[in-house]
Amino acid sequence: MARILITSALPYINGVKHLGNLAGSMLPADVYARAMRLLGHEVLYICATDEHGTPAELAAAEAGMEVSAYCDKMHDAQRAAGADFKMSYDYFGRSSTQSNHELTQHLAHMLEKNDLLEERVSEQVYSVADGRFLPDRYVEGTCPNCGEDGARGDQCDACGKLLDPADLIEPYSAVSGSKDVEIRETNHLYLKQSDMADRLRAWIDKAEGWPALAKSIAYKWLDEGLHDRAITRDMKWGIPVAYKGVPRPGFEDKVFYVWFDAPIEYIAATKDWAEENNGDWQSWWRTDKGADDVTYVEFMGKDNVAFHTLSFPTTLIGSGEPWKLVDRLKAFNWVTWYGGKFSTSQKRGVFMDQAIDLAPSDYWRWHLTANAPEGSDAGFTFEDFQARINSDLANVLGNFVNRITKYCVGKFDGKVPSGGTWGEAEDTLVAELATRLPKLIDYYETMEFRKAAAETRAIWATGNEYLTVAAPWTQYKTDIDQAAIGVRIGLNLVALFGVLAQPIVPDAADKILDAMNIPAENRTWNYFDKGDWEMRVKSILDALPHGLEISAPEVLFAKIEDANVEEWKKRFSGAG
RNA sequence: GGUGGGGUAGCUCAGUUGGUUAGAGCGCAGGACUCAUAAUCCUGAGGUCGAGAGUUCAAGUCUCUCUCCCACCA
Repeated sequence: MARILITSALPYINGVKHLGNLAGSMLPADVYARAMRLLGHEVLYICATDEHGTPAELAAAEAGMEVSAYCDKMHDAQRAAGADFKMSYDYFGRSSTQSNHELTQHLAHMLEKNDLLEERVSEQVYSVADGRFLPDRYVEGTCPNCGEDGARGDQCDACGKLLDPADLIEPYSAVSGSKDVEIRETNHLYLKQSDMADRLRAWIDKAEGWPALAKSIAYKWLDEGLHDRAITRDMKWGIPVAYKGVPRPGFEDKVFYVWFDAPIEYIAATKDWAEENNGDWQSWWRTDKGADDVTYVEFMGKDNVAFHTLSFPTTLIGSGEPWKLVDRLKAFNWVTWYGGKFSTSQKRGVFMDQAIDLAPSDYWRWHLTANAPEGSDAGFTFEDFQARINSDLANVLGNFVNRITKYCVGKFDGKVPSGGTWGEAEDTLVAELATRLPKLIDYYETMEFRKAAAETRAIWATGNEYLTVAAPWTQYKTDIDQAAIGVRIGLNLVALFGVLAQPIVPDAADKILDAMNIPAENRTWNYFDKGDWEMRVKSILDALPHGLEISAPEVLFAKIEDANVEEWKKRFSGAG
């Protein structure tokens, strides 16, 4: 048994997340967490809302709310959406909590103590009308390169030219539209990442379990020379630049940069979890307090890789304290929406709260796992969604459960029958499962989610194949006893399929296992150390007590009709 | 512009260290079955593996050039 700490990249607070966000970190982390729990590992799955930064302030202003009230509301909305999708978080925290304030300030203090922080003065655009400094991308104006209006301070979308806000002709605030802007000097704390390059490289050299992409991104940044980064910002909403309640002189109106405090929330959320659940957070995060045997696995979108492989480790290593660092990470690409991008700001695509009204969470979990954006972007269309759900869930799994349980209820009084002689059909089935089950477990352990789903489906299909050969309905006409073995093994397959379905489609799995009257303690993947796979499979196929009463569950997966697809496409016509 | 990923059957994708007739699911065609959500099972037709050149006894799998898509970075 291992101890596995799992974090999902923190969903940003400015709205309920879309399916791409779900598929790119929270869902795979959840599937992985569930699988690892089933294998008997001690798992702690932490997630939280990322609440600081300018976009949160602006979203709150747009909603006509105080930032903190807005964050309260959106945190609750995201918590509810997560619950709807059956996220099995051990804790769903908030980056705005007191614990994160304290830990962020503590780590900044330690960095300073280790001579890794430095105050520097820079020039930034200040909007008099808004009464605030503007981040580069919130300054707009005419592009000095192509003359296009609406170029942002960091880049012109029209010609792609990278800009400095000071270069813009007739700059104005994107927040208010005011042209009353000026360049002002401001001082910030800079993290001297350049001084950390050697230590980071040594750590990355030793890292195993990172995808090639993650390593190459990290090395590239190192090779180009790490830039020192400002870790404070001129704004009000965020974690004050203070230590033990005393503001840093000259930083009274500044806060830490959102990207500095957000990953620290992984730890702070664990502290909050420990506080509320009588747990021990240090045994997960401090290698001097028992965390050295923890495997820490991070899930994120590709855009987050650099922050997780360099920025956050810089903070932790630079503190000089024995913090647990990431062991394995899994990065995802984007789910695209009819060829384009999902967009929170442009409201393009399907959002979690809408999706749950269209179809049960299991449907989304299955499709987004089987079609996970591993390796490259994955396109989402309602047509693909319909095809996959109807085929995999309704036809292969749902129909299998339905056909054999109904037959048992109809012909065998709803009880697991005894009798019958083991034959070739059973041998074939055992051989196939003995090959597929270890592969499935391996795919979960290596976090290959598409393959895990495909293997799960293939295992479900063996049930239908077996029934075709065993054909208890044919046997029944001449030899009821021989029909019994087909039914008995079929029912045991139902139980197995339910057990295996749990990580991806937990609701349906529960319905199946309830119908089979399987007690909770027998729903695990407790397959280890029980002889070779052939022996294990044989015991799995005769696990249900003979005579046990079972029932035929209601239709597990209603099909998605063409009319549904048409209606959804119309409703979400932002498509294309 | 730099870096990385991708371009494999109609569609979505697998293809370890180069090695027998390039695989899966969906879709399609034919057949079987009738317990079942008109579900299932079997069989089959579909690919000069983006283009070109090279290395090799042998390349989807290595090298180079070109091209298209995507992401990240500057």
